[in-house]
Amino acid sequence: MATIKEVAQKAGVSVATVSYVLNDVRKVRPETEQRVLLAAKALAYFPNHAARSLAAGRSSIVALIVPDIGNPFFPEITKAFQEAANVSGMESIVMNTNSDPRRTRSVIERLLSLQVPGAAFLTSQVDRAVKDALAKRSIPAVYLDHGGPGGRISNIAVDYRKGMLEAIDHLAQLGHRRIGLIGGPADGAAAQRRKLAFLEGAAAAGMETRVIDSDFSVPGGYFSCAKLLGGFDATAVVAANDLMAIGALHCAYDRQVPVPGALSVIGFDDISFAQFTQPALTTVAVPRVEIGRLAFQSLSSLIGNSHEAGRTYEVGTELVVRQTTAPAR
Amino acid sequence: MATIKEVAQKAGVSVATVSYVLNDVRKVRPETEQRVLLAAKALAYFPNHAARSLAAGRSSIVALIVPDIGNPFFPEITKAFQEAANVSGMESIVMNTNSDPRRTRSVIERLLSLQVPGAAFLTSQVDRAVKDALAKRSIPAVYLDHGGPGGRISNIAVDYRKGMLEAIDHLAQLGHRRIGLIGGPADGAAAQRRKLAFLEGAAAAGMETRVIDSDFSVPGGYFSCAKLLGGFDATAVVAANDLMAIGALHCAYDRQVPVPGALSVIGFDDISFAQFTQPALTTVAVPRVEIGRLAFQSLSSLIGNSHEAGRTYEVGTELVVRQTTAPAR
DNA sequence: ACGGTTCGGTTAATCGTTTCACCAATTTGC
DNA sequence: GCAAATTGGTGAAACGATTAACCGAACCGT
Repeated sequence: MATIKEVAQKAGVSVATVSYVLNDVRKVRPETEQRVLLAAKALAYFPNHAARSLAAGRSSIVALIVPDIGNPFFPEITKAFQEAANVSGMESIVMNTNSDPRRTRSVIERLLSLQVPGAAFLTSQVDRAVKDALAKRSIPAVYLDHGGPGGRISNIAVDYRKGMLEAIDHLAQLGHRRIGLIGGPADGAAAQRRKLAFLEGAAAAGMETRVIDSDFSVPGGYFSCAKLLGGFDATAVVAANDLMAIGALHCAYDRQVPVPGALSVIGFDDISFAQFTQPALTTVAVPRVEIGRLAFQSLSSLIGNSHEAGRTYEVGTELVVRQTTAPAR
Repeated sequence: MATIKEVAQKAGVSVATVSYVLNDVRKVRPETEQRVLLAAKALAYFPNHAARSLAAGRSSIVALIVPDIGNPFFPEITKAFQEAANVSGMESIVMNTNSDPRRTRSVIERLLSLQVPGAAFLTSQVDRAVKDALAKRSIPAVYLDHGGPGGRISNIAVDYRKGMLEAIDHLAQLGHRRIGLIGGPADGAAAQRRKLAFLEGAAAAGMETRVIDSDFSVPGGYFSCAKLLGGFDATAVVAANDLMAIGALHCAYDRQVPVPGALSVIGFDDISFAQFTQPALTTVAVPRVEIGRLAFQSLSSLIGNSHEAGRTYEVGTELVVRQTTAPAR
């Protein structure tokens, strides 16, 4: 691997000059600049990331922390995030917490060890300790649905309410009066916001409701739906995510209640598989690629400008009607 | 952030000693070791990754290159890979090529810049230039389904043949005589291997066959299935991956040909959604978490032992029968 | 009791950049 | 035309680890 020194030699300048043109952080004479660039090309030179990080005191690898990359909600966000990072000349590293506190603790060590210039947490619950550790060192961070912005922390606020209200309105227009919610874990912020919006919308429409807290998994959705169908006799259920909606679909199928004939089902997220369920799932879309891109961009702007204060970015959600909703029986 | 120097001071030893105990690469007196460890703990010390990489000439971040993390085949592999890396105290960075040659070229630059100690390519086609670039610098690599092992390169060979033959045997026993294959892209190694096995099995069973090359996507599967149903009148189709199988399922549904009553469908991969299609997809499982884990482990052993030559690791596949297969009409 | 090992530790060079401080040669202002 | 400012460049000190070379003390075997 060619080093900056060799480039300097070949271009007949000092290493400082090479560094200046490569990062273009100081004016250099156009002619000199050309020489340097040519030399770099000729030697197939790439800056040594480690050396650069060491000297600069920070690496150019930003971190993206997700609870579970295996959950279909995250790969697309990840992809968008990484793509945005790459066009900005940064690398990104994704870390899984598995929603495990122990792992979460190790995450912070790894972030510090790597000297990341910033991190995006797309997990629904983040340890207070993690937030503090980053804040104390004033490392920029962005969180998803996590209260207001702080000094160096931005927040991406997803407007779950809008989509949820649209969903309920849709159900109301179809004549549903008894609807159930298969909710997310009681300790997740996003799950709570969805539940609240559900309750609000249903109340406004004068509907009878029942909510079962579940766990965002397919089996969870399956069993919760069973409860809703049994005790409550709902004509429609909305699930706080698509995975649970899929569980509900299967539950309905197994109990031979036709969807959407006897039961309407609405999911949440619009994961890519939602369009391929049978029948295709009506769901509230949350703009995952926008979230991914925004997560990086907001982080990047915090990183790039050390005086910039964190702010809140809003993204919308919207109902996409497919085939699992129909007039109430 | 505490540095090694501060730890040394607090422990009353030299930085070298601290380094030795932390990496335990040289014996030190147990008593001294304790002092160092305590000091490190007290100062909440974590080694600076950049400095370490620079000094050692290689980072501890291994790379995992995938064509598209959005494709449900890859997140689980990724997760397994990362988990394995983490328990070995390594970080991993995943890069998307999007099967785009331009991006692929940038991947190699980034790998070199990061000074990765090794890289795993799980893409079906890798640029010759990439392989050469790594080989020239003798950076360990592992590939998926890519010919024999080389000097510092290992290979994970998935035995697609076994699963495919099982699938065809299954079909044969159900009385199918005219079966179609929805194949992958003609330039992909894995796709070709699957096709060959299909042809072999069908020939052995004396079946009539027809293969349509497609592109591993849901719509691709949809249209290919239409062709198979139209011109060829197959009683069963096997798809080279689950996404296309799902497309086929929808095509059948839209044309009102009942599955599995009038058409049996077999997928390939056993992505997690395969169990949630309606009806649940019969498919050939490829052991993704095993592949992920193995990819890291094989890489790791190459990295850890600089004399070790690359070798081939085999993983099997097997048919999992669900509900999309039934006796021929 | 003495030369050779082993033990447990230190010193200092090194990795490849960034960036501050400085400098000479121009250009500018008046 | 001369001091001051600007331009375009260099030298060298960090950054925080790893690791080769060295060194004194204790421990051998004979």
